[in-house]
Amino acid sequence: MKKKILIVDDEPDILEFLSYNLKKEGYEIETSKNGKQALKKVSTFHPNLIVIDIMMPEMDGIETCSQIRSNTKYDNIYILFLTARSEDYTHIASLESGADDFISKPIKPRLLISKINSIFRRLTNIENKSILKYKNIIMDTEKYKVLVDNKDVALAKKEFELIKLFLQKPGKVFTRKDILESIWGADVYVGDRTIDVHINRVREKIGQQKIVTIKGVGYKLIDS
Amino acid sequence: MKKKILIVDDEPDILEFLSYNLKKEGYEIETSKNGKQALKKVSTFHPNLIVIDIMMPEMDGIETCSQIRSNTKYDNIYILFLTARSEDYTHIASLESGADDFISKPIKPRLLISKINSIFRRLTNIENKSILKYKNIIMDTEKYKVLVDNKDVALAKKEFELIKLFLQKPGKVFTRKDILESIWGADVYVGDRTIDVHINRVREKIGQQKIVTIKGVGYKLIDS
DNA sequence: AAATAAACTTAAAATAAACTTAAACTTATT
DNA sequence: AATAAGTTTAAGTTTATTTTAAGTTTATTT
Repeated sequence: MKKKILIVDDEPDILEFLSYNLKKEGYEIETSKNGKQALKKVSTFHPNLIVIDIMMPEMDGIETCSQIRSNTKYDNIYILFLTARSEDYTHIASLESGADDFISKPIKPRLLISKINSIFRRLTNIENKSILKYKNIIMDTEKYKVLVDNKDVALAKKEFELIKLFLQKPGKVFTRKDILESIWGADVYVGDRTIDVHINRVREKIGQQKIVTIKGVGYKLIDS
Repeated sequence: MKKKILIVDDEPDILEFLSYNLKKEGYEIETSKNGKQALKKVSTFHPNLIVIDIMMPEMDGIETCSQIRSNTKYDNIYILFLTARSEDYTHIASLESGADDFISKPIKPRLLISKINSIFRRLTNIENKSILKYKNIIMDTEKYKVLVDNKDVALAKKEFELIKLFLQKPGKVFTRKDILESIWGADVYVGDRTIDVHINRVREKIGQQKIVTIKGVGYKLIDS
């Protein structure tokens, strides 16, 4: 899913400039031209990250940030400040108001994008990057858990890894050699029937018709 | 537990300056005077955050950072760069090498401390809560106390840490290697059965059915 | 349609991993 | 220095998983 960013600034030029650059990078963008408007947008748009200019008429960035932070339901929104110059006191004030980071003007697009990408990389690492889905199967690789029709399925290690391999590329044909190399390792050699037996057991557990045999080639998940 | 920071810089003056200021703030500090030494320290000291000077002889900060980032087990170490001037290309290069943030020289201690506090505030929200709860277990990590069904349970240190590890991510599978590295440290070697024995004792104390074995993989808390 | 090759099935054998218990060793405490 | 508490090791046992073997079925080729 696209990550959502809300940009808050009173200068239309900057809004447009940032909007353009971040949209190009694949983010979903909304903008607000003042703090009050931003507070409303937060509740409807549910951004993952907010970029706020610290210097705005009426309600400034720090005030806006504090207001957002006062509601614990917005705890996991990352707040990034834009500061006019790299002056100590604004930085510290912004961090203490609950901001997570700041970036100095003049804004250099490549730098901003790098920073935002890095933030999301970190955030998504913490959450579940570990979930694979395919039809009625949900696999959580970190928890070593597989649900079929929302019911827990007990799997041995090799079975688990076999399903995982297929789920990583539904529809791709995996030759016996592919399977061997990825699950057993290139040097290990086990008999030819071993894979059959494992495939057999996996089929029993996740449903017979999902893994199809391509005779003389290998196996794949049907991708219809 | 004290947060651990590793500082990497070739200039002794800066090492001492940062060390002094951050120790005063309550952090546990270790230092390395070059990238190679830093890599070793990382595996033994297990820092939560690394401050690296981007400009160093031999292996520079960016190279060091890339090396650390190449091992996914260090994903949750926060890396902060020190850059000589606020020049674009070094900033971008540092972020792309896997750094999480940077700070420009000359270093202003108040700003640095503010930034580091802010980073830890965010990180600790996710990984180091002082009260951990899971089913009928309540753990207070600061008071070193565990209640099961509201009754005090006496735990030895290793037992406590084992439970703590599991409670930090209920449902996540911890391999023996994970457990060893997080409780004993990467360099310590204890027999394979040692972990079993501890798991056994923990199970007796918190209830047999909570920690499940995933044969060939590790252990986890059931998350149903 | 027969021959052949590949894959399927089932149960049993082999292996590897984890459990259990007690004893030996360490480290702290009195 | 003696005792206690905590930790690690060792050895034997149990259990789950993985592999093999052998007969059967199915698909492909000639």
